[in-house]
Amino acid sequence: MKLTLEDIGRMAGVSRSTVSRVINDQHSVSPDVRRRVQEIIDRTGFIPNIAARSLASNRTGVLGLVIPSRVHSLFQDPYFGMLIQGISRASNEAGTTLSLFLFETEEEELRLYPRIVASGLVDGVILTASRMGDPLQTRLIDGSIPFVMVGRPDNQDKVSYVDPDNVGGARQAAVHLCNLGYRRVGYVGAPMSTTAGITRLEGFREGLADCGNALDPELRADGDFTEASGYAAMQQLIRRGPEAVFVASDTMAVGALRALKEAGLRVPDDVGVVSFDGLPASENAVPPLTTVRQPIAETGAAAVEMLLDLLSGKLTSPVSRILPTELVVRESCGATRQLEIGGMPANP
Amino acid sequence: MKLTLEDIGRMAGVSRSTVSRVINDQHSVSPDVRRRVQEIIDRTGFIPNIAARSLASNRTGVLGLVIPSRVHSLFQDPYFGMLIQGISRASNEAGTTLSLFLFETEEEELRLYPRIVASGLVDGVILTASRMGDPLQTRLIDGSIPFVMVGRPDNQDKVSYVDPDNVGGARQAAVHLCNLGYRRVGYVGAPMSTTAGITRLEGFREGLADCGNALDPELRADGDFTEASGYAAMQQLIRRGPEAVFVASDTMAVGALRALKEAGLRVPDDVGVVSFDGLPASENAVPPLTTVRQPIAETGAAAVEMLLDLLSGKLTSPVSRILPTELVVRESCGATRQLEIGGMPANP
DNA sequence: TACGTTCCTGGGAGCGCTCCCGAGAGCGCT
DNA sequence: AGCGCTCTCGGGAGCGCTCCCAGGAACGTA
Repeated sequence: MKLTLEDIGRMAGVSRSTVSRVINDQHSVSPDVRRRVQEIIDRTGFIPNIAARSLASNRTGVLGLVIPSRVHSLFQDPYFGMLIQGISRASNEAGTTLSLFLFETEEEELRLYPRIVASGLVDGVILTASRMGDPLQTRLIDGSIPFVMVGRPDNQDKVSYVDPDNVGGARQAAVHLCNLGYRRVGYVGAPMSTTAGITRLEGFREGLADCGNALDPELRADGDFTEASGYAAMQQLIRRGPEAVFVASDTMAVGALRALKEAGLRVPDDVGVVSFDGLPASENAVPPLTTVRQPIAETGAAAVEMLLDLLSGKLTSPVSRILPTELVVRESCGATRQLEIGGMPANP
Repeated sequence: MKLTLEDIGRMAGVSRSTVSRVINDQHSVSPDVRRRVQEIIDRTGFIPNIAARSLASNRTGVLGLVIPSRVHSLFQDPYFGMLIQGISRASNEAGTTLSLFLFETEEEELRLYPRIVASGLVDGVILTASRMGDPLQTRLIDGSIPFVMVGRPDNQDKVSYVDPDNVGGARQAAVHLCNLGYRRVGYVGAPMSTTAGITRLEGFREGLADCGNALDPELRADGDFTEASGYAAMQQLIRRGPEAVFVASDTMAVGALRALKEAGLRVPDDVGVVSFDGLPASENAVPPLTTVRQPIAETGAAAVEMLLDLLSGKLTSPVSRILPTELVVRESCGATRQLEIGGMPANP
């Protein structure tokens, strides 16, 4: 038996308008009426019908999360799970609900996109960046629906977005390796079709430049975020004899470690390794990985906040928010070993 | 500028009722009228307003996916990502949209639950099993909303569910180890608060019994699905000197391998290992893991199908569907090595 | 020709809410 | 006492759709 505003009103001896005011927490309701109505609502467990509310008010209270991941393997990386968790938590706290749109092909993207925006299913959309030039991005810009991106958009001054400090983090990793004395530093990258791939390479280059070093093109190989691709890329680099490598994701770094071990090279004694992400896997790797930790769940939560600000009109022009990263020093870079040596009396 | 049925009708020279019939693919519309209307719909890209539709028809076209994961770490396991992907794909194909409800505490569960069922947000719910005795489960049974479970429910004859063949798979793993000649076979389990934990232990025990063997309580330690817990559990078992172990998840098995290596034990020469899940990580482990592959994405898709059948009234009484698992033999169990040895002339 | 039957179409009613306007009560001021 | 203001509350209108009923056209049959 479904209750309506009218029912509650009848039970409380007021009109549906007054009940609506109580539920939506509006002023101009006398304290005792409010109390009386609230009590009935609590007692009956009444929840207003969402469809009717959105039809009348043109708002749904639903946020859409769009992940245009054509790369199926992305989901093998815990990254998306953690991102979703952060977004979900923030959405729960805000009292909104989350709709998930996972696309696997561009055809699917374009086919389902109108349903999302035109049907009034969602108030706004969070789009995770997948690759450059995603048609969804331009459609959303042109469309009427508010949206924010996780990851750097193609067109930065038209879109609000939140992103970890990929450039700064990668730069810090590079400088760290330089400071440890490594000269021939290699790079296992993320796909250049993704903004993470571009920005991490950029930061890495800057870091090397800071130290008067530069990336030898021979010492670079890109993967696709999977363990297997990190393994393959590292195998390629090993032939060129790097002293250290920066790997653009933890998952790939685990693969890189496997390749190094297989080649009989010790980490960090023969080759130093620093990676990016700060996933639990980095801690459990052998040896534990020095990594640039990015705040994944916080990134998701920040995106939700930004979208809500956009919806409430608090935000008018596009903004961006870059979340800081943090270098977590463990064993794979050799820093801890060097410290130990440094702490002992130098041999003549 | 939002279009309505009325607008489309005016443009096509028909009434909104006829347009509605065309959109909902009902009979009793003459072919040429249908064509004329359809053409205008295509040209304008008209999408009917979902809120109005659900208000009038009492259906939303939205499926709810509820993951009552109080264990945050669950999301570090690729399992949920792959499950979500399977569910999302099936939902997209069916033309429904997916709403995601991730709960982190029981308080949150109970607070948000009424919103899901009473507000008319979703037509039905897919609930992933987390632990036994989840209050959500009994509420959903009592509630009016159709739902199916992924994983075995507490009350099997009241709830429709889909589950991999945990019992059969674990049993097969046990028999496999027995057949390879291992006698002292240990067990690294999943939490007994989860149905996976219970059923995999059950199957494992059955398998040992099939071979006239039994699980020594000393050779059992449970983890919580994380790599770290597998590592810790294995460390515990190592002191008891098992000849082989069955680990109830790939992620834990990776941790177990780490513990074995750290203890100077070779796999499979000193200790044989078989695990469960068939995640990509099992293939990339060193050595590659022999594992019981469960069809994760298919499980999700099957849940969607089942829910849709429930919604359409095709299903009246609770049903269950058990999806087959498959033993994938790699190196960690020693089977490949034994084959090699078996292929050579036996030494006197 | 008259009548029944089937097929197609239009429009009223209503889903449960929000928004807005206007009425009434209560108050302080002149 | 009279006026204007604020505060509180009720009810009409309408959001865009589906459902249902009724009416007209077209056809076949007696």
